[in-house]
Amino acid sequence: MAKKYWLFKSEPGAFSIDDLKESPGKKTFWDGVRNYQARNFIRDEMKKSDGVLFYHSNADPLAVVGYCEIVKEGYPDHTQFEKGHIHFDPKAKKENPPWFMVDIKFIDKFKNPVTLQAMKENKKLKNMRLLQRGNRLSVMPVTKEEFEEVLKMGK
DNA sequence: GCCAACGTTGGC
DNA sequence: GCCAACGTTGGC
Repeated sequence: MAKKYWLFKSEPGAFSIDDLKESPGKKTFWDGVRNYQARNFIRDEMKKSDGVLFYHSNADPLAVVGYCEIVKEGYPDHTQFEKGHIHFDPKAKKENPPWFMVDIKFIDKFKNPVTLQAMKENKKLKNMRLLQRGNRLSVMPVTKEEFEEVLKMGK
Protein backbone atom coordinates (compact mmCIF):
# COMPACT_ATOMS: atom_id res chain seq x y z
CA MET A 1 0.00 0.00 0.00
CA ALA A 2 1.17 3.50 -0.78
CA LYS A 3 2.77 5.49 1.96
CA LYS A 4 0.49 8.01 3.65
CA TYR A 5 1.21 11.36 5.25
CA TRP A 6 -0.06 12.98 8.42
CA LEU A 7 0.17 16.04 10.59
CA PHE A 8 0.26 15.79 14.39
CA LYS A 9 -0.42 18.78 16.59
CA SER A 10 1.24 19.21 19.92
CA GLU A 11 1.51 22.03 22.38
CA PRO A 12 5.23 22.48 22.93
CA GLY A 13 4.61 23.19 26.60
CA ALA A 14 3.29 19.64 26.87
CA PHE A 15 5.47 17.88 24.32
CA SER A 16 7.72 19.60 21.77
CA ILE A 17 9.83 18.46 18.85
CA ASP A 18 12.85 18.76 21.15
CA ASP A 19 11.18 16.48 23.67
CA LEU A 20 10.76 13.95 20.89
CA LYS A 21 14.35 14.34 19.74
CA GLU A 22 15.59 13.78 23.28
CA SER A 23 13.34 10.79 23.98
CA PRO A 24 15.01 7.36 24.23
CA GLY A 25 15.61 6.18 20.67
CA LYS A 26 14.08 9.48 19.53
CA LYS A 27 10.77 7.68 19.77
CA THR A 28 7.56 8.19 21.68
CA PHE A 29 4.02 6.86 21.91
CA TRP A 30 1.36 9.35 20.87
CA ASP A 31 -1.18 9.11 23.68
CA GLY A 32 -4.22 11.13 24.57
CA VAL A 33 -6.13 11.27 21.29
CA ARG A 34 -9.76 11.29 22.42
CA ASN A 35 -11.64 12.09 19.26
CA TYR A 36 -13.26 9.35 17.18
CA GLN A 37 -12.32 10.71 13.80
CA ALA A 38 -8.69 11.02 14.85
CA ARG A 39 -8.90 7.60 16.52
CA ASN A 40 -10.00 6.04 13.23
CA PHE A 41 -6.97 7.45 11.46
CA ILE A 42 -4.70 6.07 14.17
CA ARG A 43 -6.34 2.68 14.46
CA ASP A 44 -7.15 2.00 10.83
CA GLU A 45 -5.02 4.00 8.48
CA MET A 46 -1.59 4.80 9.86
CA LYS A 47 1.06 2.41 8.65
CA LYS A 48 4.68 1.86 9.48
CA SER A 49 6.96 4.37 7.70
CA ASP A 50 4.18 6.86 7.00
CA GLY A 51 5.44 10.46 7.17
CA VAL A 52 4.34 12.79 9.98
CA LEU A 53 4.63 16.57 10.09
CA PHE A 54 5.12 17.80 13.66
CA TYR A 55 3.15 20.98 14.35
CA HIS A 56 3.36 23.23 17.39
CA SER A 57 -0.04 24.60 18.40
CA ASN A 58 -0.70 27.29 21.00
CA ALA A 59 2.89 28.29 20.55
CA ASP A 60 5.22 30.94 19.30
CA PRO A 61 5.74 30.49 16.47
CA LEU A 62 2.77 28.48 15.31
CA ALA A 63 4.56 26.22 12.89
CA VAL A 64 5.46 22.83 11.54
CA VAL A 65 8.81 22.41 13.23
CA GLY A 66 10.02 19.10 11.86
CA TYR A 67 8.99 15.67 10.77
CA CYS A 68 9.00 12.10 11.87
CA GLU A 69 7.67 8.70 10.89
CA ILE A 70 5.32 6.05 12.19
CA VAL A 71 7.32 3.21 13.69
CA LYS A 72 4.52 1.27 15.36
CA GLU A 73 0.97 0.95 14.09
CA GLY A 74 -2.20 1.48 16.10
CA TYR A 75 -2.47 -0.29 19.48
CA PRO A 76 -4.52 0.47 22.60
CA ASP A 77 -3.59 3.67 24.43
CA HIS A 78 -2.74 2.46 27.94
CA THR A 79 -3.38 5.85 29.54
CA GLN A 80 -7.14 5.38 29.11
CA PHE A 81 -7.02 2.76 31.90
CA GLU A 82 -4.80 4.68 34.31
CA LYS A 83 -6.91 6.14 37.06
CA GLY A 84 -5.76 9.63 37.90
CA HIS A 85 -4.04 10.05 34.55
CA ILE A 86 -5.10 13.14 32.66
CA HIS A 87 -6.23 10.89 29.79
CA PHE A 88 -8.06 8.36 31.96
CA ASP A 89 -11.41 7.34 30.48
CA PRO A 90 -13.73 5.70 33.04
CA LYS A 91 -15.84 4.22 30.26
CA ALA A 92 -12.97 2.47 28.50
CA LYS A 93 -13.23 -1.33 28.57
CA LYS A 94 -10.14 -3.52 28.35
CA GLU A 95 -11.91 -6.03 26.09
CA ASN A 96 -12.75 -3.36 23.58
CA PRO A 97 -10.60 -0.30 24.11
CA PRO A 98 -11.91 2.79 22.33
CA TRP A 99 -8.63 4.72 22.18
CA PHE A 100 -5.50 3.91 20.24
CA MET A 101 -2.04 5.27 19.73
CA VAL A 102 0.93 4.89 17.43
CA ASP A 103 4.65 5.26 18.02
CA ILE A 104 6.56 7.89 16.09
CA LYS A 105 10.28 8.45 15.60
CA PHE A 106 12.07 11.74 15.08
CA ILE A 107 13.64 12.23 11.66
CA ASP A 108 14.56 15.89 11.40
CA LYS A 109 13.96 19.30 12.84
CA PHE A 110 13.51 22.07 10.29
CA LYS A 111 16.13 24.78 9.95
CA ASN A 112 13.25 27.11 9.17
CA PRO A 113 10.03 26.36 11.02
CA VAL A 114 7.20 26.48 8.50
CA THR A 115 4.80 28.93 10.09
CA LEU A 116 1.06 28.82 9.86
CA GLN A 117 1.24 32.19 8.15
CA ALA A 118 3.69 30.92 5.52
CA MET A 119 1.48 27.92 4.82
CA LYS A 120 -1.54 30.18 4.41
CA GLU A 121 0.40 32.28 1.92
CA ASN A 122 1.50 29.27 -0.15
CA LYS A 123 -1.01 28.60 -2.93
CA LYS A 124 0.07 24.99 -3.20
CA LEU A 125 -1.16 24.43 0.34
CA LYS A 126 -4.52 26.14 0.07
CA ASN A 127 -6.43 22.88 0.46
CA MET A 128 -4.43 21.72 3.45
CA ARG A 129 -6.70 20.43 6.15
CA LEU A 130 -4.88 22.31 8.86
CA LEU A 131 -5.81 25.59 7.19
CA GLN A 132 -9.52 24.89 6.86
CA ARG A 133 -11.85 26.81 9.07
CA GLY A 134 -12.75 25.22 12.36
CA ASN A 135 -10.43 22.28 12.09
CA ARG A 136 -9.62 21.03 15.54
CA LEU A 137 -8.40 17.53 14.82
CA SER A 138 -5.14 16.81 16.59
CA VAL A 139 -4.05 14.30 13.96
CA MET A 140 -5.06 14.68 10.36
CA PRO A 141 -4.06 13.49 6.90
CA VAL A 142 -1.98 15.58 4.52
CA THR A 143 -1.32 14.74 0.86
CA LYS A 144 2.05 13.66 -0.48
CA GLU A 145 2.31 16.95 -2.35
CA GLU A 146 1.57 18.99 0.78
CA PHE A 147 4.02 16.95 2.83
CA GLU A 148 6.81 17.44 0.31
CA GLU A 149 6.05 21.12 -0.08
CA VAL A 150 6.27 21.70 3.66
CA LEU A 151 9.56 19.78 3.80
CA LYS A 152 10.93 21.96 1.02
CA MET A 153 9.85 25.11 2.86
CA GLY A 154 11.48 23.90 6.06
CA LYS A 155 14.94 23.28 4.59
C1' DG B 1 -33.85 11.42 17.52
C1' DC B 2 -33.79 16.41 18.52
C1' DC B 3 -31.54 20.13 20.47
C1' DA B 4 -29.85 23.19 24.20
C1' DA B 5 -26.15 23.44 27.31
C1' DC B 6 -21.64 22.82 28.07
C1' DG B 7 -16.67 21.83 27.39
C1' DT B 8 -12.56 21.98 24.55
C1' DT B 9 -9.53 23.51 20.96
C1' DG B 10 -6.71 26.80 19.22
C1' DG B 11 -6.02 31.12 16.52
C1' DC B 12 -6.11 35.84 17.34
C1' DG C 1 -8.81 36.84 27.45
C1' DC C 2 -12.04 36.38 23.69
C1' DC C 3 -14.62 33.80 20.73
C1' DA C 4 -15.82 30.71 16.69
C1' DA C 5 -16.20 26.04 15.69
C1' DC C 6 -17.62 21.85 16.84
C1' DG C 7 -17.89 17.47 19.65
C1' DT C 8 -20.37 15.47 23.56
C1' DT C 9 -23.92 14.99 26.93
C1' DG C 10 -28.35 14.45 28.67
C1' DG C 11 -33.31 15.75 29.13
C1' DC C 12 -37.32 15.15 26.72
